[in-house]
Amino acid sequence: MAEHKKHLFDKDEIDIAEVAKALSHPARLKILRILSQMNVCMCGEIVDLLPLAQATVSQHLKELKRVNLIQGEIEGPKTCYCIDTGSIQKIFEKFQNYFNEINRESNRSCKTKKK
Amino acid sequence: MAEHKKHLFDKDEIDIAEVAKALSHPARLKILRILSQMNVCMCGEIVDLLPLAQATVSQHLKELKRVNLIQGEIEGPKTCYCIDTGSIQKIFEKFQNYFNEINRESNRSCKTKKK
DNA sequence: ATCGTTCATCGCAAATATACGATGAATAAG
DNA sequence: CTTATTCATCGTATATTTGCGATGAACGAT
Repeated sequence: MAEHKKHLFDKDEIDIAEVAKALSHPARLKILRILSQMNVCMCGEIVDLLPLAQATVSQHLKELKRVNLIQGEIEGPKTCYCIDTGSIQKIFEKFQNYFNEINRESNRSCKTKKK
Repeated sequence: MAEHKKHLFDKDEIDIAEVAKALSHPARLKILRILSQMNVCMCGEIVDLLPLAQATVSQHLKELKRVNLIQGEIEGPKTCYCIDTGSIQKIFEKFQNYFNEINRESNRSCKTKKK
């Protein structure tokens, strides 16, 4: 009954939605900020800065990596994470295009110029 | 055990995450596109353009309205929806600032300039 | 007043997401 | 080889999201 129907939409919309989903949790937004300030960072350092358990942070990092917002590289027992600058640039451009598209200024209004 | 911890983060991050969540479903992205093309639109018209039931579309519209991406105005038995241009502008600026913040170009890399 | 149209909301089922303890893999250090 | 450290993954519990049928509220038309 609740079978999901996301696949019935345009690839463009599915792609943007995927990234938006990755950005839809404060912890992940904060992780990106942390990584942008530290250039490079171990998972443990991030855990220390968040009110979440290590397993949870690891999951969030995995999700960010999945949509290419960050890169991760195993270095022995540690894993080094960093922002994926190039990829973020491209992703932001997609968002920008989408916003421009839906926000063409025009005579739009709900009949009576509401509020 | 799985009690949510979103409230433990900064207001800024919570706000952006809320909007990102609203944009994290292809149906909602498509609804925004439809509204931007039609200027003004009844719920029924949107239902006809989506592979979803009326109740589901109504829910998506409610979510978009909640974060001020759209406005809705009841007109007798119908409801007239439209893009909230001003609000979207502000929302996009927040995204823009966030992206700029996390994407300051620098000597960032996972040690060995990966891939 | 009755009927048809339009849509929001309720109540439910299924799917996902969130969170974490426990475990184990990988390596560095001894 | 043993131990300690770092982290990914598994299993599980709970919360939230998604989707829809059913219902009812609000009107316009008759």
